[in-house]
Amino acid sequence: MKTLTVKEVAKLSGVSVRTLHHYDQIGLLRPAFTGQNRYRYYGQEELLRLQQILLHRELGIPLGEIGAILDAPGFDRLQALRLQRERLNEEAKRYAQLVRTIDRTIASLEGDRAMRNADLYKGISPDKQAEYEAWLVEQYGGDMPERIALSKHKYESLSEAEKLELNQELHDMEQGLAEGLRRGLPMGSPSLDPLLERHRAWVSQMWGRPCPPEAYAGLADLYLSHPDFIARYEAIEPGFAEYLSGSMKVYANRRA
Amino acid sequence: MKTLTVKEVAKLSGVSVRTLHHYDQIGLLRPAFTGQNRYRYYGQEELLRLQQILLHRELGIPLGEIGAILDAPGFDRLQALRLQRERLNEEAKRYAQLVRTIDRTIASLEGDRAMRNADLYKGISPDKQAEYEAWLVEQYGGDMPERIALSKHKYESLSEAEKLELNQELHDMEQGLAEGLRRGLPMGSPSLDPLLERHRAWVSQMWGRPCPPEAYAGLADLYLSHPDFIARYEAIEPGFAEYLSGSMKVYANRRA
DNA sequence: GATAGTCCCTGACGCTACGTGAGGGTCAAT
DNA sequence: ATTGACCCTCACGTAGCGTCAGGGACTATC
Repeated sequence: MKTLTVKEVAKLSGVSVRTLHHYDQIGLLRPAFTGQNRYRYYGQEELLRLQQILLHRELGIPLGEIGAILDAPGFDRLQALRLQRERLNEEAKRYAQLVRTIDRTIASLEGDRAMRNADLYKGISPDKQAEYEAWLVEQYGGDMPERIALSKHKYESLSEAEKLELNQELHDMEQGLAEGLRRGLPMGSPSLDPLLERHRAWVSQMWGRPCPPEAYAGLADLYLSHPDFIARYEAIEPGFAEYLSGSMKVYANRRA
Repeated sequence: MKTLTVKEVAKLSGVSVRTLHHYDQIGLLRPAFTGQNRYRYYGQEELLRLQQILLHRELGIPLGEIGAILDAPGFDRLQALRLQRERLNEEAKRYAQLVRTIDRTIASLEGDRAMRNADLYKGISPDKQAEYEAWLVEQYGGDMPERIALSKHKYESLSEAEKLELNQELHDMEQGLAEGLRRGLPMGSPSLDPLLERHRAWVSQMWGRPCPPEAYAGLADLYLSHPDFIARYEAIEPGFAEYLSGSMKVYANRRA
């Protein structure tokens, strides 16, 4: 069996020599044996263990834990792999989401001066529009409120399927809540929860990461903080802006 | 405009208070203003900058660089976003690959005692088979050589499409190289490069990360180090094992 | 066998991005 | 005025190495 020196192992595996030293020091990966010259010599087994280590490291598992896992007497590979798989999948999804998000943002920035005819937000007066959009793009470029407060540009940059889905979500929630308002339900009435739950899930989706209750409450604030949101919501039904924001907050509080 | 305290910002953004302190200290994110009580107060702008920071942080960009990027006078959002998008996409792909890899490994472990009739590796004698498989699963469980030396179990766990693709790749390369051997081409003759190039790309694919020349050379060694690989290759054409391994090494050397 | 070049070793300090108290003001409400 | 939940500033600790510094070891060549 061929024995490998640190540099050879390093090149093969892609880690640094220092890393091998480090792993030796903390007892995570010991060389197969050490020469009387104190050189470290690695064999196949060590290479394989190193691969396992690197695989785990990919998942952000601390080195100590990796050692524990690999050295556990009843180390259940299957179990471990399933866990890894799950974690990896989540990461991959998150990344994919972020990519889609960025795509939309890019499209919105590119089309900044292009399309001018969508009308998702009719409630906004034409002259305030410019200011509003500049504000959105400048300030929120690429993030949370930007995605929630989809301007018409951003909206136009979506695929048809996405537009449909988006409109349905928004429409469902808004109409449902407006109905609640008309029927005199108190703000945040539990019977409105399903709607808000779906809304929050949707925000999480758009956002690319979970939207905790606190953030959801913050979002409610944001809705009330900008006059154009208010305009939009008041157009649906008088008093709706406050009703919506209030409902979101009550809901968020119940979940906090 | 509402001002937010550290804790509020922390909850909204999901970072810790300490992180905010830290970002303040290194000048990455300063509060909108500080009260005479020394409290930090943040506004909308700061929230947005924080979001940008976190977005960049996701990509593993060091904080210092993030600051530089965000503060660059001609900070081209579009350019930056495109870069981010690319990086994210690569990461996502890598993760997806790793997931697929793990899936195969899981399938192979699960079906350990199940299917027994595939014949990708006919060259292996039946009694050595058990030992060989135990060796593969035990040692290589979930990593590089495991994926290259696909056992029949692993092979069976693939989708039909994947099987086809895999067989074609392997077959193409092996037949092409065998042809080279028959025609008396020297080991590593440049005319074989396209085949080896594809093979290396394929290994990278299966491996979930690039396979540098050094690793490819190591792989060549591995092929020669296990008698069963030799058996498999010798069955194709006498002397083919060494020819293959040698060609891989020469190729790798040229690329190093 | 002397010299050069390349590898190896062992400290040991530095770095990033915070976590985690310690010790002590502040604010809002009771 | 006291409680409880906030806020502050040091300041040291941690992980996972990077990066010299100082000094042997191995290989090859003259």
